[in-house]
Order: sequence, then structure tokens, then C-alpha cells
Amino acid sequence: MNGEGPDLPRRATLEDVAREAGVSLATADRALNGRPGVRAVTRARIEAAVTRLGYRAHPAAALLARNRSLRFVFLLPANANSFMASLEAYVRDTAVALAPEALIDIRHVDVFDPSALAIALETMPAQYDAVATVAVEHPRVRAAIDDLAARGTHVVTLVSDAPTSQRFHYVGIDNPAAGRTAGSLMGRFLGGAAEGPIGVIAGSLALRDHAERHFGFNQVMATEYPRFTVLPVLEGHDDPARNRAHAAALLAAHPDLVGLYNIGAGNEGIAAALKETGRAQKVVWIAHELSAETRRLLLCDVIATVIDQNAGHEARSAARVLLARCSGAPINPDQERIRIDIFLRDNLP
Amino acid sequence: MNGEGPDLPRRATLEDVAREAGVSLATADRALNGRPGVRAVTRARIEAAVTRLGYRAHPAAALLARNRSLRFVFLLPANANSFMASLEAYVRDTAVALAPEALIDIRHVDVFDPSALAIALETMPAQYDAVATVAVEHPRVRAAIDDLAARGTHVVTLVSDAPTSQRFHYVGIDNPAAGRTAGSLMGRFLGGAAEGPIGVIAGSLALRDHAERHFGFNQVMATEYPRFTVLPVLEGHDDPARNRAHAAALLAAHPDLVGLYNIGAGNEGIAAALKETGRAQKVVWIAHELSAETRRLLLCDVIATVIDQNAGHEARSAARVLLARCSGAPINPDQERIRIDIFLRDNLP
DNA sequence: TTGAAAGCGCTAACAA
DNA sequence: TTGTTAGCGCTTTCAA
Repeated sequence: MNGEGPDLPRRATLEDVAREAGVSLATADRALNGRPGVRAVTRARIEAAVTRLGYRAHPAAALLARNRSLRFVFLLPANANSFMASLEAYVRDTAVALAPEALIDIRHVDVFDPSALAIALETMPAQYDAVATVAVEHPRVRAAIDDLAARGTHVVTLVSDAPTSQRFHYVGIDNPAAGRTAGSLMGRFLGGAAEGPIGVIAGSLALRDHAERHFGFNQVMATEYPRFTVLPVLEGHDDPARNRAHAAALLAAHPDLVGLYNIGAGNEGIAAALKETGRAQKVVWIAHELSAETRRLLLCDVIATVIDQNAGHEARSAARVLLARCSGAPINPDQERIRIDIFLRDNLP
Repeated sequence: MNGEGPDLPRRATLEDVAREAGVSLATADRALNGRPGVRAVTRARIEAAVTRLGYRAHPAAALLARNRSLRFVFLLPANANSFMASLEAYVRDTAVALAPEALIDIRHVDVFDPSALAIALETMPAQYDAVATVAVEHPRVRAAIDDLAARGTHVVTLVSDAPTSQRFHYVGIDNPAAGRTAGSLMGRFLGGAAEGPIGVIAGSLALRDHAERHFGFNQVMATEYPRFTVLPVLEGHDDPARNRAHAAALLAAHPDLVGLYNIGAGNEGIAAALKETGRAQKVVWIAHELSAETRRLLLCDVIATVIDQNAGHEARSAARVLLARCSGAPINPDQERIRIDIFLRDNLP
């Protein structure tokens, strides 16, 4: 089905480069992959040939010749909420899609216990070329990540970052911006209400992502919608039962409650409290992370909008970024940027 | 940096399959790739061996052995608005990222002139393995696409679909849903306003995507926010000057205009009219497609929200889907689904 | 410090 | 209808 086509100049191969530079294939390979045992002059000649010929490596061929799968490990929370569960499912999908180029293992750890996470990182078998981990900011965790990086194991943080560490990439959203987005939507949706209190529930402000969302939300509410009173945040540890109690207390104490922002998980509890009091569609409720539960609540107008990070994208992006890093390929920042998605009933995927 | 690792059972190769089935490598290859010249019994034996060994093809090796680049062509509008211009830029990026597996050409055609598009498709050189085209619904275009498909050239539609044709995939958003999303946001943002007229400007309702968005928008407004009057749609052909005149007329005729929905491009004109009359932040204006212009207007609160389709994602997705189709690889629907993105000032990428 | 040569898993001529 | 074989572009011993 394919004619001759205009004969495009055949793509330069490593062999062409070697010939052009007057060296052997092996030497050219050594030079280009930064392996030792090449004199600086030789290296320079080879690099000149590369630019002259416009050589670009053929990743598939390299992969084939190497004849060894890369080994990645994903460190995910042991006690998964629905978001983390779906993330894990997507990591599994990615694992089968990526084989045999890379073999992905999943290990569970209580990532919110810094020592547990640090131990998992410190005792990471050397067989792994790279690790993706849901991280927390903690000196020991940072040190463990830095040690891995130092020994040549690449690490990316996933969903939750350890920004001061030597992880070379963070796969996740900008949480302060997510909080500001929630604030703007709250203000806009409340356009009609003259004033009133707004409740805020979080998992724990000790979690960096929750704290950052809280900060962003307050920032927008304070500067742009000062006529509303943002109530002190209630911490429910992403637990439906505790969130239910918090929401019930909030509704009881504030009969004029106009808005509710849940920074974390455990939305079922809040839905229950809202329904009990018959104020389900009266309060503008903004939640995070699209799940079976939040989707349902969105469809029946109990949740006004869900701010989401795409777990599938995060799983694939982490794997892709590690693969690129391990094989020296470039990464496309545009493709790897995790967006802050806003979902209404109408644009659900 | 990599230890021994637990010795995972070596991945089965085609050679293993051939041995297991008692045939040669070539026969196994023929059977698996559906090439002719294999008896049904032999084929069955080979397939049995495949399942027994859990064989999965090694795409990189196949690519290398084939030693021929796939040739794709993208048919894009000749007279590009800023969205189409950015789409084209992303297609170029994708082209360099995909080489040498696939070579991507770009051809310009007035895709909104059905005959011009049909002629471009009908005269498509046979050298191309696949084509991605911004399509329109028209019998001659459909026939041209069907002919391509019949001769084995794979085609995907991009941004604008030809749903009745034999294109095997559409890369783009669900436009009725995008319109409904605009409607819901309009209703929500207008929560405060008791009532009032809402203006609607489109490029042309002859364009399927514009018509569909219009339909979705009206659907939501009529059923959920009937207290607002949606004015008859004005067609400005995505032209800033015409849109400016339309917007000015709208503002003059309706001093109480509360909302404005621009379905297509040409937002500069609307911004100008809004500023002239000093009603820039007073009207809730919803626009489509994130560009330098809409981003600026979003940041200064003139546009309330932008509904976007990610051009970079669309370009990459089209290429990826064609690549998968041509090489018999599976596609990941989740990864290829183009989302309806909602942007506020706060979650801009 | 360099080079020669043997593959990696698959495809495609060509031969039988 | 089936088999043999020469690569694809690169990596990696092993020898010089």
C-alpha cells in the first residue's frame, strides 16, 4: 500500500558517525553514551561528526541490543483511599503496556509514616533502576531519596512531593493552585449569596498537599470574596465517619452555611450529613478527586464541582518519565504536566 | 547499578513459539501477522504455542527489522486561527518526537470547503500509510475517506469529525457536552442575577462543532436556567471585526445583558466591544480554546472561564493512534480520550 | 584507548 | 505451504 515516495535522505546511523569520524562503531558508541575509555580528542571528533550528520539515536535499536528490561518499583500507600486505589490500578495497566521494555513492581508502605517510607527507600534492592514514590517532606525521607539518587537509582515523586530532595521530577498537580481554583469556583458559584460562612474539611494539615490546598483556598477567599467567612478547618483524616461528624457539627452550628470545601477524601460521610439535614443541594460543596462516589454525587447535583488530578495520566507519566530518564531520551514537559481538572456533571469523562 | 534480581522467567520470543509449535521462525511470523501462506492447522498449532508460552510480540524489534518508516500526513486548515496554528505547531513537535518510527507530513487545505477537502483526500499519494484530517460532514468527503480506508490507508479525524465515514477513530472532544458545560457554568456563575438576556456568538452553525456546542448550551439553559433568555445566535465567522460588530450590537440592544457565550474564535473583537462600553467585567463571558489572547483575558477577569481542548494532546494522540493502528498495537482509550478542559485564572497551565 | 564481532527479536527476500 | 538466512541499529564482550 506504500509507493516509493520521495527519497528522503536516509537517516544517519551510528555506523555513519563512526565512519565519518574515522573510528570504530564501538568507540562511537562509548563516546555517545558517556562510557569511559575514549580520549578527549577522539570524543570531540565523534561529536563533530554527530552534528555534521545530524545523527539522532534510534531508541528502539538500543533497547533491543541492550536486551535487558529496566526494573521500576512504585511505592504506594498501604491503606489506599479510592483515589490511591485507582492510581494503583492504573500503575498495573501501565506495567502491562510497558513490558518488556520495563518491568514494574508495586510495593506498599505506609507512606504517611516518614520512618516507614524512609526504611522502604533505604532498603530498596539494588536491582531497581528507578523508583516512583508517593512522598512526604521529612529529613530522613529526603536523605533516603538522595542516597538512591547518589547510587544512580532515579527517583520521581508521585502525587505528593519531597521538593528539597534529589528526586529529578515530580508527577502531580500544583496543590496551592488547586486550592485557589476551589476558591475561585466557590466565589463564583456563590455569586448570589450576599454573605455567609463556608466550612472547610481536610484530611490533615500535616499532609503537604492538604495544607497547600487550604492555603490557596484561603488566599482567594480572603482577597477576592471577603464577604464570606471561611471557618477554621476541621481535620477528619479522610475518614467518612469522622467527616460525617464534622459536617453534621458544621451544619448544626451554622444554619446559614453557604459553602463547603472538602480538601481530602472521605466524601461519603459529608454526603450523609448533608442529606440527613436536607441541605444537600443548598450548600455549594466542592470536593477533590473523581471517584465512583464523587461522580455519583456530581450527577445528582449534591457536589457542585470536583477538582481532579487524572490518576491514569499520573501513572503513565511517572513510568514514561522514568523510562526516558533511564534511556537518556528527552521528555516532553507539555505531555508530562499534570493538569488541574475541573469536572461538572456535563464534562465527566 | 543493577543487581541480579530474582530470575524472572525469560520472556518468550517468536523463536520459542516456533520451536514449541515445531515450525520455522518465518512460518510463525507469517501466522502471527496474518500473512498468507499458512495452513489452518499450522496456524492453530502456532496459536496454541503462543497461549501456552504467553508470548507477546516485541514491538521495538519488529520496528527495527521492518526498517521502514511509516508515513503519515496531517491535513490541516490553510487559513488557521490561533487554535489551529497551535495544533499545527504541536503536530510539528510530534513529528520530530516520533522520527524515525514515523515520518509526518503536513498539508494545508481549506478543510471547510468540502470539495477542496475531498479532492485532497482523493488525490492522496499512495505512499502514505495513514492520514489525520480535520474533517467535515459531507457525502463526497465521506466517500473519499471510505476509499482511503478501502485501499488500506488508515484515517483518523481530528478536532472535527465525519462520523458516518470509515475513519477508524475520532481525536477530539464531545462538542455537545462542551456546550452543556458552557451552559452549566453560565448558569452557576449567574447564580446571583435574577434574570436577563444572554448573547451567543458562533463562527457558523454550518460547522458541526459549533452547531453541536450551540445545541448543548441551549439544552442546559432551557431546562435548568429558564429564567434567562438566550438570544438568537449571531454568526461572525470567527472574524474579530465581525464579532466586534455583533458584540457591540448586542450590548447596545440589551443594556441588561448578563452573559455572553462565544462558541468559536475571534475573541479579540468581543473584548474590544466589551471594553468600549465599559461592561467588561459586568457580563459573564465564556469562551472556547486557550490561546495567548484568551489567557490574557482570563487573567484580567474579562473572560470568566475558557473551555478548552488540549491541542498538544490532540496532535500526539492522533499520531499515537495511527502508529498503533499501523503496527497492530493496542491503543489505550483512557489515554486517547480528549478531555473537555475548564480553565479559570487559577488553574492555567 | 581502540577495534572486531556476536548477538538482541523480528521481518522479508529467496529457496525449496 | 514452509524453511533458511541476511540484516535492521545498537550494545557489549573480548582481544589487541
